[in-house]
Amino acid sequence: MVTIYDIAKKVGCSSATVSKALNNYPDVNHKTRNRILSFAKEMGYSPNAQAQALTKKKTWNIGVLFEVEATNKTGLTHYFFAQILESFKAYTEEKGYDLTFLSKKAGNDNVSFLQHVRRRHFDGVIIANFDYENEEILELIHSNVPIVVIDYNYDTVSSILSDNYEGLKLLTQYLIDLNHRDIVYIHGQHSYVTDIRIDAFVDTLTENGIVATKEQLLEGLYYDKDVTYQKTLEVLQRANRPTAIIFSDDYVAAWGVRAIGKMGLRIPEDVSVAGFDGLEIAEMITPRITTVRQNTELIGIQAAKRLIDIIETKNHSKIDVHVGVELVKGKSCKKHEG
Amino acid sequence: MVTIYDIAKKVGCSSATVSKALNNYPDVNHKTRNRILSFAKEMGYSPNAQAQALTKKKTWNIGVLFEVEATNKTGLTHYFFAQILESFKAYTEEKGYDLTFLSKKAGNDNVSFLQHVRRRHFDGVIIANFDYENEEILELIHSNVPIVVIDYNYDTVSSILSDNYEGLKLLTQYLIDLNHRDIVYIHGQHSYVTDIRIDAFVDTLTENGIVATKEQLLEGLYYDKDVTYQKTLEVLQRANRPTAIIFSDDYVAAWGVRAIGKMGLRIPEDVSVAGFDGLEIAEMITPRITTVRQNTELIGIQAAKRLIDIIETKNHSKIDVHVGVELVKGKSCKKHEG
DNA sequence: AATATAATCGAAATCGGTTTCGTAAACAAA
DNA sequence: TTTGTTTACGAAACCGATTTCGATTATATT
Repeated sequence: MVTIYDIAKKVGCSSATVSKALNNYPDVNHKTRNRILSFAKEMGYSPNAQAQALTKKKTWNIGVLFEVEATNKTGLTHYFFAQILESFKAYTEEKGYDLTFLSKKAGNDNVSFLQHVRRRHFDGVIIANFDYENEEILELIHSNVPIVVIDYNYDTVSSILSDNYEGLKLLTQYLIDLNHRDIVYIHGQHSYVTDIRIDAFVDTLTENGIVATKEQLLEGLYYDKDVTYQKTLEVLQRANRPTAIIFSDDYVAAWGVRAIGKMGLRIPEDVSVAGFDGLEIAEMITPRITTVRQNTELIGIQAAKRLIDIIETKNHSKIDVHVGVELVKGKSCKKHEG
Repeated sequence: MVTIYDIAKKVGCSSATVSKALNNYPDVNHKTRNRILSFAKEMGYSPNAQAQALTKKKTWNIGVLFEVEATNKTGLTHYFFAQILESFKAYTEEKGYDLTFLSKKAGNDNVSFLQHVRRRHFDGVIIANFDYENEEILELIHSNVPIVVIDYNYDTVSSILSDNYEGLKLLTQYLIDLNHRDIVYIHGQHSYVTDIRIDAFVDTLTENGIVATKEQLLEGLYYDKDVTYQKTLEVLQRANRPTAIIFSDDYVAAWGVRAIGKMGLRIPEDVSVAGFDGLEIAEMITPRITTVRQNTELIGIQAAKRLIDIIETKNHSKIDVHVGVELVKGKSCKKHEG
């Protein structure tokens, strides 16, 4: 590996001058600079990121915490979060930052997430899709590390969220407009986002003069096909079967569709179905599932922008970004004739 | 940030002794070691990864090159490769390595992939899902960086591959056993893997006394629904429509299913359909698509093992790992009555 | 010609560790 | 007591950069 000392020797100057030439300092003569630059190129010089990080206090490295404990879909194979990360990655890379996954091992020893951040000196951290009340996450949240969170809301940390209230309101109103009264919402496990969605669901029913009952809310698990399958069967076997089901997300909705089919019921003739997220899967299965599209690209970009802003301005103040959602009508909902 | 110098001052010894204590050197007194360790803990010491990387010549960091140019499914949202990366990640993290995406930007300047590796001093690099003949990739391949490649085969680099020949042979034979003769294979763009699959397809036909014609092979694009949609329509509109279609992968197969439905044809009554990869999507759509499952988990693990082995033994010799595949029968293929 | 100013450059400290090698003290063997 | 071994520790060099500050030289000003 060629260093600035190697270049200095070739050029016949000091390493300080080489460094200055490479960093566009004004106090380097034109000729000297050119000699240095051409030698650097010729010798295949690459600055050592570790050495640079040691002096400048910047690693150009962002830590990524994309995991899941509660569901069977982990970080990268989680369709929704993978899209967000993809978009986040594109933006941060364009700005020169590298993305590194945060883990609980560093070399030979076990570390907490915060310790991992301290070791690697990440400039910032993006958190998504996590067990948000996990102790180690809270430790990170309460540290002085620049952080942006997706899909959750902490007191002091900037977050990026879809307008979940609007999303579930759109969906519910759509079904009500299709004359559905008996709508069941198999929602995901309780969380900041889930509770907002439930509120929107209940509020919208109420606004339309429908009294929401306990039976209309069923707790499932995001991205867990087995639990959803069970809950779906449970709902379908009720004496008074609902005319419409809203699933926690498109992934489980797709499996719900199968459960409904197994029961010999047709979609949307016998029961209307809706999902959430706007995954491609919703389009791929038959019938196409009506859903609420979350703008994953924008979420990723906004998260990246906010994080880089915190990093570069050192202004940690909490700024929340809300990203708009969109109702995507498939073929899974039909006017209820009652 | 607390350093070994801070600890040394508190303990009343030199930084050298602190370093030794923390690294289990034998020439440190029990008492001293304990004092140092407890102070380190109390003060919340975390070693500086950059400083360590500078002296030891090891970063505990692996570069990840998971991109795609040819298709519309990029790195992380590519269902198949996301699974592999997930498994690769789990294994490498367990071994203490962090994963960082390789990009073409580093801080403020544009760099080649190799330059990026040289800057960050990655211990090794994993390449998958790439435009494998890309010049910058070749530059990396021909460097002295520890590398493992997935789904491709270079002269000098270790690679992990599914047994693609076996896969397409299983699939083709299965269809032939179902009495299909006129099978069309809409394969992906040409590549090392594609060509092996095509060979298996043609060989299997031949072994069964079927003369393969040019019409039976159609070039599509992996994970590209539009191209596949077009190709599928093209095939279905032929005077002598094939009785079975093998798609390049499950993702496009799912869209092929839709195209077939649009034409008013039934699966599997009018035409049998098969995919490749063994994605969950194949299970989710109706009818379930017959496919060949690639063992993504094992591929990821094998890749991780091989790469870490190269890193830790410095033995770069090319070792190829072949991972077995499995025919997964869905509901999309039916005995042809002819 | 004397002085002021600007243009170049490098020595040295620093970032936070690791590791070699020399040495002093403690102990054992003679 | 002398010699020989361990044991325990630290000074200093090093990894590959950045950056301050002082010094030298060249140029401009009077």
